[in-house]
Amino acid sequence: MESQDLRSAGLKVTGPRLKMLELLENTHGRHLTAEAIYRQLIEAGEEIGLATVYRVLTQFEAAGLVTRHHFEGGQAVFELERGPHHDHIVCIRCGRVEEFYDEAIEKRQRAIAEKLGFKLHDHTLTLYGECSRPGCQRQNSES
Amino acid sequence: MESQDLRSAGLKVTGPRLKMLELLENTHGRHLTAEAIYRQLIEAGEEIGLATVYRVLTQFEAAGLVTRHHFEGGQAVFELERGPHHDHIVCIRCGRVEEFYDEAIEKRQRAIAEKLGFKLHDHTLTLYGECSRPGCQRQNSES
DNA sequence: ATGTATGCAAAACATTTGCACCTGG
DNA sequence: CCAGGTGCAAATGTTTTGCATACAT
Repeated sequence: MESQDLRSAGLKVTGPRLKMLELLENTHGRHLTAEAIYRQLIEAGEEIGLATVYRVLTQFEAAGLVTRHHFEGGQAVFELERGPHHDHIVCIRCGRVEEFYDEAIEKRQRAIAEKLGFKLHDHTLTLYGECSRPGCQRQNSES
Repeated sequence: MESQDLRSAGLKVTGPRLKMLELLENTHGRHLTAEAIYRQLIEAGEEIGLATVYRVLTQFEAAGLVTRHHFEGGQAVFELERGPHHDHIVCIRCGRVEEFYDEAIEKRQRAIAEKLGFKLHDHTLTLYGECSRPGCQRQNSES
């Protein structure tokens, strides 16, 4: 149950937090902006403030529950942390995001960091391209 | 001569543009924020506005003269485009940026994009870690 | 109860834009 | 001369913060 995730993160179990977790959970494979989360909750009849969405997302990030990505464009997108590390490929037309993992790349990264004398903590890899989906068309907002 | 770079980019040769190009050129291996460029030019006695710095950087980017990166943290950093593609490794303590290129990684990226049905346009890869420089200490601003 | 969370409005940032004036070719 | 460039101030878009109230435990 999600309440437990919150508990173990040292966060009180409150309506906004549960609703946000639920939304992120039900938005499989989706990467949402704070604004999108806010709008969807409002449309669903919830009472929540945009500031709270940002605050909670930051807390979730600190707790390792979500990851914040800065793809192109001003807004950050948030993704529920479900399982192992992966990188992203983003369609520059429709904005769709897919995930992938490639051990060969990971290995090369570790080798490169070591060669350059860095203790590797983290990395971001994002590919940008055009996907081949039939319905792929320029679209911006989430409903 | 830098004037020529501007000319062939369809941009008039003006003071601000030349000064900015110079600064970027003399800042070898450096990745500067718009604000940092602005401050350095002001300190150097130049008369320039922050808005102009942003405008010119955008034009430079469109002309392929500079690249804009969104490393962690709010501000974008700009780097003079000198030669071939490369990726970055950033020290999370001192902010130092090093560049690298790895053909194996590039190759895997192309393969991944193809497998997922994307026509690859671009990518960003940034490693974050701690460098082993003697003087590596938390520092934020450029002088 | 009591320390945390929340909503709202205002603040803080980074970046962009409108506009009157200046300048390179 | 004149289209394009510039500085300044104001606008924008996103994220953060202050504060009084509301809620979880």
